[in-house]
Amino acid sequence: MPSRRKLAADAWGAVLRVHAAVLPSLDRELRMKTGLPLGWYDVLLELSAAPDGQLTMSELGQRAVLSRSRISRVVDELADAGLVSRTRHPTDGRSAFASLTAEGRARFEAAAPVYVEAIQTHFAAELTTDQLRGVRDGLDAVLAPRPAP
Amino acid sequence: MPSRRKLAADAWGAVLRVHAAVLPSLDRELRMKTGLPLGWYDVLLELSAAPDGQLTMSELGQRAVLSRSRISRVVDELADAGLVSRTRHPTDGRSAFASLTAEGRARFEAAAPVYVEAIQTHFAAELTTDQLRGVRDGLDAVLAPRPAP
DNA sequence: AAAGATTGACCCGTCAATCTTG
DNA sequence: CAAGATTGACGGGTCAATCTTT
Repeated sequence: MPSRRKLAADAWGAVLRVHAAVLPSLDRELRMKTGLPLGWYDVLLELSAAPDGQLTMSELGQRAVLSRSRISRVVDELADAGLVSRTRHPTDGRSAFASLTAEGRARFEAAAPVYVEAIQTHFAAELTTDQLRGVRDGLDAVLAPRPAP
Repeated sequence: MPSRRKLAADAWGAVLRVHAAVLPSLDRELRMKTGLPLGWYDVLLELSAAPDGQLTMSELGQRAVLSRSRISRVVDELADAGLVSRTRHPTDGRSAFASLTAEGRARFEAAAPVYVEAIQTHFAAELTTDQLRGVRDGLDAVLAPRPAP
């Protein structure tokens, strides 16, 4: 029996089940306690990690989990809420920046510890540190670029 | 610096990224090669693992990754396609069975190796067996019931 | 023509409300 | 009224087409 195949299928199944179970509760808790949906948080996180708190849409699309088209819409929502502002690229008129406003940064910084705490509660509570490392390192390897052939 | 917190956040982030990256390619490949969308496959898998190839909707809802309401719709689609049939529960008129037809079982059995192969290609290719175990065991622990308080 | 970004149409999935039977 | 299941309305997400600028 090809046990490696079964192991791979079980591991993938675990990803599906954990994602399906954890994501909704995480999102609900984050909305309740901070008013930020998960998609907003994702964008704010990448912006606040960027120098000057601004990125082009393409850069956001590469860094965040969302697709580029979803990013456009989330940035619209964030702009309506006053948490980011859209600015033009100085030299390339096609490109558009999203940049964090002061309020956006404040909201993010207030939300960050709540988010981290929610991850602990809903995802990591029952795991040993070694188990967490195993999950992180294994999943990182899935997306690591293949060694050149 | 609370490195355990960062570790947990990184591990959860890895779950999000892997899910977002792998699910679409897996679904596309499965559709192309077998004509079955992932949701169909999920239901067929649980049915074919059940004795007599039949389960009530509630049982399906507990076992599969999808929600109960989604299950209703997927079973409708599967019934239209002739892969399952809806039958009544002999003693409880509220309950409804979904049961695998011969064609449904054949389609599933043809699809299963393709699915397993796709998991290998899109998810497990770069992972050592130990890494796969780390992912599976760690994620299983997330959903394990808490020890009674 | 190509790159950056946005928009429209559409699918997947859930929640809340509803229907039916016990 | 409670349990099983289905349906309607809606949000979140992506793809393909489009618009603008280079």
